[in-house]
Amino acid sequence: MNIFNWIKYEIKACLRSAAISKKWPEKLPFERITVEPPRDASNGDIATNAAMILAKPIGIDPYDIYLPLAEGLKKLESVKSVEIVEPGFINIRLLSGVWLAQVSKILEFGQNFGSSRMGAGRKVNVEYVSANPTGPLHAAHARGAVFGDALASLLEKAGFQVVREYYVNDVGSQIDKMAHSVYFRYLEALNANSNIPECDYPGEYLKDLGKALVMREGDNLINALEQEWLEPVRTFAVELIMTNIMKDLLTMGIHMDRFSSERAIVKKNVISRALAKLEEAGLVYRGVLTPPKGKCPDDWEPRPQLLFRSTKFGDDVDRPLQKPDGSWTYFSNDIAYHMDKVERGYMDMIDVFGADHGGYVNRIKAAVSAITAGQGNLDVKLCQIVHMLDGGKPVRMSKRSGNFVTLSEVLDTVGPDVLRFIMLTRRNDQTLEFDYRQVSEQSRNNPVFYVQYAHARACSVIRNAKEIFVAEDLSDFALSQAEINLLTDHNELKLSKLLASWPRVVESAASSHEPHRVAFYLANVAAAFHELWSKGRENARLRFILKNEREITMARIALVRATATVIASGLKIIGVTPMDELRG
RNA sequence: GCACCCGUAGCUUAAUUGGAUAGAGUUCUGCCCUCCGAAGGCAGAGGUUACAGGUUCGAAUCCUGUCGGGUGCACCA
Repeated sequence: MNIFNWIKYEIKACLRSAAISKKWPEKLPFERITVEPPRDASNGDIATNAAMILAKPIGIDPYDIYLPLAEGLKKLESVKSVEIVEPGFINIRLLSGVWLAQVSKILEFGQNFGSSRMGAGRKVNVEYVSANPTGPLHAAHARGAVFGDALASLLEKAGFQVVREYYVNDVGSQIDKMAHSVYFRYLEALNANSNIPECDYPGEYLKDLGKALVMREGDNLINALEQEWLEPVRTFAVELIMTNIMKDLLTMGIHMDRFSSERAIVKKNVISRALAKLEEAGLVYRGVLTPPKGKCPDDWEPRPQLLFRSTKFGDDVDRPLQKPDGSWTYFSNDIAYHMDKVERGYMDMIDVFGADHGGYVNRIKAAVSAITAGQGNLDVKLCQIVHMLDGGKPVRMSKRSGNFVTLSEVLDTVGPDVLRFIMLTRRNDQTLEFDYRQVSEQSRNNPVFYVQYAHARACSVIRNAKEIFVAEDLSDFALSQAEINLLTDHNELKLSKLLASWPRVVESAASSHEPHRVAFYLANVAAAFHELWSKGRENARLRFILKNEREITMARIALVRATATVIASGLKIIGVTPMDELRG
């Protein structure tokens, strides 16, 4: 249960009855009321802005809102105190037993604690990775992949029905270029005279693809005409590259529910339906674009094209739907793809893009808005670039030579757990520094280690307790029955409150589409736990295990176990395996 | 030239979506192991939130402008 939601409900109930008895105006902005833990714990457990929000529309002093509210809240058994401070915050304290009871709940519900019904089973489509099948994933793809995957898990935890989707851009000139290169390498592998020019498409892996093609086709394609070999080579290469991409994703623990092929979308001719919708709304016309000022391409020529009126939705210019040869643009196919998502029942969509696609956001949002008559929601999350460092020095990445750092190389050096966690230690719209050396450090400034260490320590305590209390049942269920109210230390309460706020973290991170909050929350939990641990070093009375005091030990073990449970639950969203011990 | 994103301690950054005295790590200094994992903890210090206005009970957050950095700019994907 989310305690904050519950108190919010009670606050609104009090205010509604006060509104009637005191004849307050009818339409008050109750939706703007927040109920949250104050930043500074000395301000109590829970704070609300209700008095400040409502004072003006009612035309009274915040204090006159506080009075009936406090009167109502104080009737609740769990509420210890309610007070108002300048400039009108109402601070609420709950009996410590309320928070401690959450510790027992954690043990009762296990990893399900924190799961929310906020999403109410609403379908959400999360599209991420979507790297072109023209080569292996490289390090820069990792961020979007991890972000999207964690976001999907987070939304699931918050009660949404999520599908993880990869859009395969298996059509277009890039793909054909790649296929040409593969064919060139194929001829090279056979020592055949090449009458086609070497393509400038970079990458060593193309040689492997060429050889693999030899394995499969022998010299069957050696004298084929382009229109004969292009299709099979393209299909072969895309399949193989996608297999490798999926292998990397699997290593990272990413399992996509669906791979949507652009080629299939084109084939199904979804675009004609999408276009019909746009035309119906009067959003398609034939016109001539003006060249951008200050950066006019050399080969610019004014030509009439089929355009989408995206400016009507706040875009800078209207966007072309057709290429000069009459075929559809990438944008058109993407409109069709989003239409396809909508037709599959996803009115809520999230696209995870790299920052270099920022200029694309407005037009695709415009398109979604247009084809759903404003009913569909598309949130585009841009992931900023990752600077790869090695001991503070930038790792050079040359795209031109094709010598970029591949994702599988990174995974080999640091492993999937470290990679996943670090990718979420920054907001998605901030650039991120990824230092090979620092992320494998085992110290406080490595958040992955720090959180894992807390989990391992907690597990260690339980192991020790089992040895000392051999006859005792230390199962989660047994611990959930422990006399938890014996916990009275300040740090124990602080940790309990933090653990109790896990459901709130899940809900707020999910609704803002910000999975990094989970990583930061876990770092907080770890810090509170390490702090509590150290108290036992300074004062033996505060240690978790007191050999001759069964009752208090059970209560403390319960808290320790709850801590491990919440950490594990959070790590699961991030996609990191919790470690029971770190010793090698 | 235009658009989008960003600008927070020396460095890397967070801030409960508009809340209270802007929090962490790193670095430096000094403490805490007879003891459940010192791979930890505690304390000190560091800020005109790029700048200037505005909106209001209240702004790092929203609006306008300026400066600085990044990304993109018919037809590619």
